[in-house]
This record gives sequence, C-alpha cells and structure tokens, in this order.
Amino acid sequence: MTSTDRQPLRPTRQRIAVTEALASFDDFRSAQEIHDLLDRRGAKVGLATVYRTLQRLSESHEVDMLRTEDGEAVYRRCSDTHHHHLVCRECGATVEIEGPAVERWTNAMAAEHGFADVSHTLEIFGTCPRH
Amino acid sequence: MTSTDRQPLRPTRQRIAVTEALASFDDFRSAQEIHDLLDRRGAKVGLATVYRTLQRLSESHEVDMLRTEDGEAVYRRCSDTHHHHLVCRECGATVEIEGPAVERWTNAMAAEHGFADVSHTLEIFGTCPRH
DNA sequence: AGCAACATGAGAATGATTGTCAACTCGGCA
DNA sequence: TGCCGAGTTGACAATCATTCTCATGTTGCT
Ligand SMILES: [Zn+2]
Ligand SMILES: [Zn+2]
Ligand SMILES: [Zn+2]
Ligand SMILES: [Zn+2]
Repeated sequence: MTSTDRQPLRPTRQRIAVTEALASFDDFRSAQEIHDLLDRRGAKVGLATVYRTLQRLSESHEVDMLRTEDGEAVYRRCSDTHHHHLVCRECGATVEIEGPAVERWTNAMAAEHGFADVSHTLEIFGTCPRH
Repeated sequence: MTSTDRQPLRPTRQRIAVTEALASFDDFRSAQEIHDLLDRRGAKVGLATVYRTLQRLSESHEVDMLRTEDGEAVYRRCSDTHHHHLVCRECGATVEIEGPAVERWTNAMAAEHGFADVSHTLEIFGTCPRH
C-alpha cells in the first residue's frame, strides 16, 4: 500500500479536453504534440496543464507512458490490462502485445534472485511495414 | 544491417579515463556523476567528452545505458553478450540476466506484425534481499 | 452565498543533453 | 622525423523537454 494515492481528478474543462484528445489518436504522442492538437481543435489548455494531466493519468494507469529512445515521454490511451508495446520508431504506430510467458519469466527471474515487490518495463521498437 | 557503424575509438587519455571510471563501480550512474568521479580522481575530462564517450560506448554495446524513471540516462559497464537487468529500486544493486526465450518472443512479436530493424528494452525493478 | 482545497496559465527557471568551432592529437606515410 | 587529414577535445552557448511560481479562477460542498 503506497501512500501516493491522490484524490480523484476533478473533471475540469481542461482535463476533459485532454482525455478527448487522447481518445482521438492511436499512437504515442508527446505532451507538446497533444498540446498542439488541442490548440488546433480550439481547446485552450495551457501546456503546463497538459503535462500535469498526462502525468496524473499515467500515474493512475489511465494512459500508458513510455520513453522514446531519446528519452522523451510519450503518451497513449490504453486498455486496462497489463500489456506491452511494439512501437514504430518512424511514425509511432503502436501495437499492444501481451505475453504470459514473459510475465512468468520476469517473475521467475526476480524470485530466483530474491527480489520482491517486482515490476518491469518492456517495449519493442522497430519500423512498421509502412516504413 | 544498419549503416551506423563507426571507426573504432582512438584510445585517448580521456577515453581511457572514462573506461577506468566505469570499471570502478557497479551501479548505474549518470554522465554527470561519472564526470564528477573523474574530477575527484584528478582526471581532467570535459563534460561534453564524457557524454560523447558514453554515447559511443553504449552504441557499440560496451556499456549499458538505461533511463531512470524520470528520463535521465545512466550507464554501467557490462558483459559483451546481450542481456537485461534486475535492479534494486532501493540501493541500485544490479543483476544481469539473460533469457533466450524472451529474445525469441520479442523477435516473433515484431515479425508477426511486420516490424523490421527491431530493438527492445526490458528492465525488471524490485527490492533486493537486503531490503 | 461563502469557504477551502484544488486547478490553471503565463512565463520564468531548471537541468540534462547537444551544438559550435578553434585548437589539439593521432596514425600513417614520405 | 616531419607533415597532413581525420578524429578529438573543451569551454561555452544553445536547445528543449519538463517543472516551478504564484496570482487568479474553479469546484465541491454546506
Ligand atoms: Zn511506421
Ligand atoms: Zn509485462
Ligand atoms: Zn537493494
Ligand atoms: Zn533482450
């Protein structure tokens, strides 16, 4: 039980706009790209608010966040089950993938070395068929 | 076959110093921390050079690089075979792990979706037996 | 309505990383 | 040994994603 739990987010105009924006695309995008998207749509949301909202949403696992190979955080709406991603390095096209065997393997490895409270990150990068 | 191959690094004083520094610790450290370490040892190496050297070494897989939760790149010397890490979230203790099955799985997943030029990241975090 | 906690935004600040470029070093080779 | 072109370095500026500040606007609730 971590003590990092927070109050539920208030459904402000800005947060609704960010959530809607997230629903409108399928690839991983940076906070700035999402902010630009909102701008184009006419939704006036401050950049800092976009950052804050995405952060909170990813903390509560309502969106996926991962880091591109050059360290930039990118976000994408996600399903509610544990999964990983196959991401196109060129266009960001993403495929969610699951692998029970991998989950078992990571747990076994951790157990073998006596590690507890285990978590893991696994992302696959490549260039999709269109590139 | 990527075209990113480069000439072998010249064994300059600075590069030797960075390599020696890397040999002196076992956990993942940032470029700046390694630069500080060199400073304390009296090795005068510019920060930009430390960055450049670590970058080239990680490109050629002579050191491991991974990103901390907040996106900072950290480095560590490593064995020459492809592997992943089991990292203690409390003390940074690191265990290198290998898993042919996982390698096969990631390749299969990528192939199944027509992705080429594939790479992947996989790190396991937990608390080691001492914590 | 009225209050307190929460949320926002504009802009400044931070901080890791990269770019610039003139000076320096290395490895051949005559 | 001396010279040359390619590779390297370092001081510093520049980038650029992300965070901070804090005055002002909102929300949930009574
Ligand atoms: Zn693509
Ligand atoms: Zn998993
Ligand atoms: Zn530990
Ligand atoms: Zn692997």
